Amino acid sequence: MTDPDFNKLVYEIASLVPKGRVTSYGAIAKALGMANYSRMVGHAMGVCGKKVPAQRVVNSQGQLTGEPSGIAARKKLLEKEGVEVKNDKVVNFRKLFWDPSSEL
DNA sequence: AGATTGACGACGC
DNA sequence: TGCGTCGCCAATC
Repeated sequence: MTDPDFNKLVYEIASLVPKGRVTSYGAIAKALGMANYSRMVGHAMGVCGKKVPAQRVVNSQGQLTGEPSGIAARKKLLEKEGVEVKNDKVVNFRKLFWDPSSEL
């Protein structure tokens, strides 16, 4: 990645998301000032892998995308934190949505 | 080195 | 309000 800071910030945001809350890739990218990097956020997560709490980071649809195995793992974690997940999708995503810009 | 895909988002109809 | 299409940067083939 040409912008290590971006990846680092993504990690910060992901780790900064409150328990029981979720955010979207676009929200993070936008909060970083690079809304066009929406896809890169997901890629950054994949690059970071397990060291990044990507369980709270989902797409604009509130769906857990990525590796099927990873989805199940993150889904369980979200449910454990109090987030209702149905069919690999966050229930009441709109209500549980956490805006990084609001915190930043 | 070039082309394609990808954990997405926003705009258009 | 819902579905479809186009665009973005980076990594991988």
